[in-house]
Amino acid sequence: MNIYDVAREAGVSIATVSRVINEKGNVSSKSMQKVNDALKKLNYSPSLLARALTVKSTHTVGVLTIDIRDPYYAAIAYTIEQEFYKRGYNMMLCNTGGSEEKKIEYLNALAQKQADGVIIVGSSFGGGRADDFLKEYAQKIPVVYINGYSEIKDVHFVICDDRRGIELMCEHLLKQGKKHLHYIQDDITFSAYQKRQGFVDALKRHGFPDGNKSITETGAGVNAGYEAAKKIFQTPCDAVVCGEDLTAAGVLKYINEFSIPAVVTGFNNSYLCEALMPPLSSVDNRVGEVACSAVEVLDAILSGKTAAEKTLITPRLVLR
Amino acid sequence: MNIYDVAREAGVSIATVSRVINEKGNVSSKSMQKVNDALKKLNYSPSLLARALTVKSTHTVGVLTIDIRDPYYAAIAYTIEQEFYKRGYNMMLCNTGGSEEKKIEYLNALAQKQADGVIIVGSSFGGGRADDFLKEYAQKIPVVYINGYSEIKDVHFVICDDRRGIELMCEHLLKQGKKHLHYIQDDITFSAYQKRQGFVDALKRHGFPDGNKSITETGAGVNAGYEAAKKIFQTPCDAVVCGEDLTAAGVLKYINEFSIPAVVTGFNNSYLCEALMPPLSSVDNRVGEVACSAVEVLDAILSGKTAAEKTLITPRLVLR
DNA sequence: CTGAAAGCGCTAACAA
DNA sequence: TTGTTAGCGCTTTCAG
Repeated sequence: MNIYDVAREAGVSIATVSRVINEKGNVSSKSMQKVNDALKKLNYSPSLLARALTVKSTHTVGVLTIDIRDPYYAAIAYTIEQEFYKRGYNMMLCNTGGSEEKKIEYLNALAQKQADGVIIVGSSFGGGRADDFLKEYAQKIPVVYINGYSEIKDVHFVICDDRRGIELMCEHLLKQGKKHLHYIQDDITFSAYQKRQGFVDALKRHGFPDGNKSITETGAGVNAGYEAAKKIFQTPCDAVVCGEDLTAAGVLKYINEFSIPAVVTGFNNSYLCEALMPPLSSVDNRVGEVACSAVEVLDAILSGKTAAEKTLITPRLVLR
Repeated sequence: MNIYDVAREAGVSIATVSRVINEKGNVSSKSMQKVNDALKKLNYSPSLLARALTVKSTHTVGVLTIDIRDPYYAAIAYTIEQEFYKRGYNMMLCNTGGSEEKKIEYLNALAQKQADGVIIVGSSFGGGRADDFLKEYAQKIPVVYINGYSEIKDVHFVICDDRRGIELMCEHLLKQGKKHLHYIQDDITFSAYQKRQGFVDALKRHGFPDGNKSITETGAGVNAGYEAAKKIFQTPCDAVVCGEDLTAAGVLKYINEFSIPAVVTGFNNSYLCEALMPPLSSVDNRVGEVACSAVEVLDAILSGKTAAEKTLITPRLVLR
C-alpha cells in the first residue's frame, strides 16, 4: 500500500496526503479530516526509503566499534542509541574487530545506504589506511570520532583525557606513599598509548624518570593480567596501575592468591570494580558524558549548526 | 553522481551500466570494459537506497535487545552482526529497555525503513502488547525470537533450554552431597521463570517437593545478590544457585566476607566467572550457537527456504 | 547484446 | 487550499 491508495481512499491528491503526513500545513481541516480517516482505516505506514530518496536523509546514523562485547563500547553504543532515539534516528551498529579493511568496508556501506552521519569509537592511533580514507569520506558525510585521534580535517573529535586519568591515579598512589608503581598496557590503541604516557609523566614529575622501565605490555583480558602479575612481582612493586579493569582483575587474582602486599587499580570504572574483593579503585572515564557529547556534536552538524572540532572530557578517580 | 553520469562517461545506456554492476550478464566485453573504466574513473558508488526501492530489499536486519550493556545481549548482538556481515547484511540495533511500547515503536520504524528481517532477543513472557502486535507484524516481515516464547504464528523461535541448564546444575550439586540448595531469581522474563522452574523440578525429582520455598526473588546486579545472600544464610544453606553470574558474584562476595561454607553457581558463563575468587561454576547458555542459529533461520527465510519453527539448544555445565 | 521507458513510493515546485 | 508533474537513483521489462 502506498500514498496513492490513501489519496484515493480520502478522495484527495497525493500531495495533500503528503502534506498532512508531514504536517506541512496549507490543508483545509476538511481535507485533513478525510486524510486522517483514510490513514486510520488503511493503517498506512509510509516508506521511509522512498522518502529518504527525495529528502536525502535516512535518519539513520552508523556507529563503528571495535567489539561491542567490550563493556566500554557497549556503554558508548548504548548511550548513543538512546540519545539518537530521542532525536528520531536509528543506529546501524558495525563491529570492525579492529580491522582497518573492515572499517573502510563499513564506512562505504554506510555511505551507500546514506547514513546521515557516522560515529567511530576507539581507534588504532593515527596513520592507518582508514585515516587516509576518512579524509575524503568526512567531506561527504559527517564523522565524529570518540577517543581516537588524527589530524583529519572535517572530522570532529570527542575524547576523554585518558592520560590525565592515569596521571591522577598515579599521583593518588604516590601520595598514599607507594614507592614502586608498575603499569600494565594491554592494548595498542591511541588511548592505550595515552594512558601509558600518563603513567610515565606522573612518575617523572615525582622524581622517577624511568617510568618506561616499569611497564609491562600484555594482551587483553583477565588472564593476561594474571600472567603479567607473575612477571611484575618478581621485582619490588607495591602498586599496579592497569589500563583496564579486566587486567586489574587478573592482577588482583594473583595478589589474592599469593597474599601479596600490593594494591592494584583499574580503568573504566566498570561494574567489575564492585564485584571484586577487595573492590577496585578505578578511573572513571565517563562513557556517558563522552557518548552524549558525541551525539550532540553530530546532531548539531546534522541540524546545520556548527560544532566544536574537539571536545575534551576530564576523567575522575573513583577510590574504593 | 549517479548511474547516468557513469553511462554518459562510458558511452552506453544506464541499463548496461546496471547490468555490469549487478553482474547480470548479457554485456559485450567491450561495453563491460568501458563501463568498468568509467566506474573506476568516477569512483562511483551506487545508492543502495534507490536500489532497495525497486528490489524491495535493503539488506538490513533489525535486532531488538533489552540492554546492549548486558554482556549476554552484547554477545548475541555481536555474533548476529558478524554472521550477517558475512552474508552482506547490516544490522540496526535497537534497545528497548524492556518497554513494550518502545519495542513496538522500533518494530514500526524497522518496517518503515524496510528492514528485511528482525531478530528479537529476550522477552518478557508472552501476552504483552508487543506480542499481539507481532501477530500482524510477522506476516509482513520475518521475525525470529531468541529466548522468548509465545504462541505466535509465523514467528520463529530459537531458545536455549535454560530450565534444563539449572536442572543440570542442581543435579550436579546434589550429587556433590549438598543438602540445602537455594535459588535466586533476579528477573521476570520468560527465561527467568524457566530457570526457576528448573530448580523446582530438579529438587522435586530428588525428594525435595518444596523447592519453591527455597527461592529468593531480587533485582539485577551484584548488590542485589549480596543483599539476597544476607537473607538466605539466616537459615541453613550450603549451595546457592543463581540465574545470573552477576548475582552469583554478589553472593560470593558475601560468602567470602563472612567465610560461609557454601558454594555458589552462576549462569551465562561470562568472563566474570574466571575473574572471581574462587572461580565460578556456571551454566554455559551458549550464546554463540544461539545467535548463529537465529541468523541461519532468518537467512534461510530471506533466501526463500523454509526454516524450523523452533530450535532448541541445550546448555552445558562449566565446572570450576 | 543494447537501450528506451516504465516503474518503486515519496516530496516539492509550480500552477491553478 | 489544492492538484499536476517532475524528479530522487535505481532495476527491469520489452523491443529491437
